[in-house]
Amino acid sequence: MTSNPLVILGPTASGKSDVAMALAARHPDAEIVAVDAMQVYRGMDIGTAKPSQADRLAVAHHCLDLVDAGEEFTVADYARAAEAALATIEGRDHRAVLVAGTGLYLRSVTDPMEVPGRWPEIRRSIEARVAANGLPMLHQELRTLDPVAAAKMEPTNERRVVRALEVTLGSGRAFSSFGPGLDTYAPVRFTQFGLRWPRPLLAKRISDRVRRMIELGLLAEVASLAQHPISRTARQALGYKELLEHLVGEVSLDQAIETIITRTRQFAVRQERWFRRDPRIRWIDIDDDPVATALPVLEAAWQTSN
RNA sequence: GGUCGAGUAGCUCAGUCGGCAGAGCACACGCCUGAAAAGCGUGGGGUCACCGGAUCGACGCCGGUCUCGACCA
Repeated sequence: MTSNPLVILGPTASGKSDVAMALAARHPDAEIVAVDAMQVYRGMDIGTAKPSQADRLAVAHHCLDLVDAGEEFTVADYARAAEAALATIEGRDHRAVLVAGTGLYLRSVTDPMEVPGRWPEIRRSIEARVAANGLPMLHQELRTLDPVAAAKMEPTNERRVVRALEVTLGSGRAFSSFGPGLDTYAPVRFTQFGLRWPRPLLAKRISDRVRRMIELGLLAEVASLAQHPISRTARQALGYKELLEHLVGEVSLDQAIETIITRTRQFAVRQERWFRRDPRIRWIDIDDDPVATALPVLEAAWQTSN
């Protein structure tokens, strides 16, 4: 029989990677799966706080460095990669420990998601119509074709309106007919733990970590990345986006660093808000040492939820 | 010491002729199905530096005080 995967999730800088490494150090059959939208890009190491080579030698890691920074990468790509990783791990009778910071990506693994396909020509024509007629008209059209989807999104959210129309027109099926939606939480075989910090303490850890990333050479990493094309998904990564702006002279380095810290803090809050809706997550409150606090809880789970 | 300018939300600043105090950012809260470290929405916030005066009514006008800045001495 295979053991249920464990999930360690939390906002950026919460210490989830350290906790996972500490857990894996005690269990030779543990393998780590990164659930992170930006660690999939090769060459983006410092700014994504990617696990070190030493850690990756000590414990098998999955779903890191999947594509070049010039390539597009999406949830659907991630879901496929993670499924393969889980199959590999369980095939050798090992146990997966997922380290998750990207809520949507985690859902694509824990909850089987039917992600609709892509219809690039249809999307292009929809975008052209948005440019010509404005978004309200398109939202109106979605309301007649798929009232359920239209009701769930703000008419001003261009990205979602366009995508829903793309899928509805392209597939011939209502966008809302794909899957139960993200607001349903069925029981799953994954045992999920969330690391939760008081916000001021996490904010301090974030600013410390951003400054440390700069000291470790994040600017040089970004500069070298900038030698080649960077996909629109990769270039929006925190730290990279702002330093790219600095490199073309738009802002000073100090301003860029301050912006990175603020935006990373906001990102951490968004992560918290995403995860805290999920009733299946057990929360571990931390205000000092993540490993010391969380490891006993995870260790107990490791023993009992086999 | 003198002259001029500034003082309004946590920050940067609008505020017309005296008539219910505004924006951006920050912050809080919600949403999220092939961009998710992205995107969208909602909300709470004020001794208008202080004291006094004229006025039905003052952030605004008058007098004074304080603080900051520039210039002059």
